[in-house]
Amino acid sequence: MKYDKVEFQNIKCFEPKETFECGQCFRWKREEDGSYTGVVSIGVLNVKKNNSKIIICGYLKDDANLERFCKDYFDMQNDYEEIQNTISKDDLTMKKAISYGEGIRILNQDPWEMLISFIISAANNIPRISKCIENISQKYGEKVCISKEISKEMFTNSDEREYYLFPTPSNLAKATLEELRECNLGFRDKYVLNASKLISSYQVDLIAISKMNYLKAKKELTNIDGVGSKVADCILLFSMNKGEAFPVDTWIKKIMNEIYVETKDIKKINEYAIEKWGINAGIAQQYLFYYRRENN
DNA sequence: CCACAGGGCGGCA
DNA sequence: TGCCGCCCTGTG
Repeated sequence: MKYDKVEFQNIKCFEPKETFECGQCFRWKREEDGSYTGVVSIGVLNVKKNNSKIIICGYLKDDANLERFCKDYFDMQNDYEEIQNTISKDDLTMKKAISYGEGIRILNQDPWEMLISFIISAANNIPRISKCIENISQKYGEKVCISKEISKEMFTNSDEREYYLFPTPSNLAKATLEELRECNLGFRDKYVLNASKLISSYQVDLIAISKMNYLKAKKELTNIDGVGSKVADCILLFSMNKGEAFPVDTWIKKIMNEIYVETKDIKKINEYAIEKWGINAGIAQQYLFYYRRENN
């Protein structure tokens, strides 16, 4: 493991709070100084924002390239200002929604981690989802110790810290159902274990799925037990770069029914969203979702 | 004690 | 196809 640091200047549309608290990720925590610390595939990262400067440091795996990782993970190649202009044209609701979450960026996370995380999210709430993910990471993931010296570089206080990487598919697949039950996943534990076995045995190939077109990929994902339309769309949007993915949960259902299209049929809401926003449907969903949640 | 939380599944008409 | 009860667990 090694320490590294990068800075990005003049990144438009990036607010850590909005990006990390809009519900797309579960392992980023706010620090007392307002920065955020999270566990990602290459290690532990801390993100600070000073005016328009983004400072990212991390304690990383030896072969990690922090700058390249961040450009991808934080979706830096996308022009969010242009997307916002496009989707808010002639749409007052969307204009308002965007004004609440201008700084949301869609993260490019690890497909495997998203698969398990969103299986866990079913009929669950965010604090408990985070707790479940911490539990399985502690039990089956690799431990990362941050010494006082490194801690001093990364954080405002220099206490030693311990983190756990998200478990690999093969390590999680080694669990028994009884063991996994101790992680308090509830009825979702059998889905998590089954999915782990599918991935670790290569019966399901997430990289291959991520290269398929949106509809084909969604169909493949929903073949996995515990993965329905909403969970599949979350995986597709937050880890497979599918901008058309439009996760329809209870909140989005409500706001879509109120403003755009009145139907109980989730598939129809999906089709409406793709028709209206195309490849920007997913980011549109995030603005609407964040807006609705911030306003109860 | 009861309802419900960012769903999905299986059984039923 | 469309609807509904149920699934674990923690919290109000």
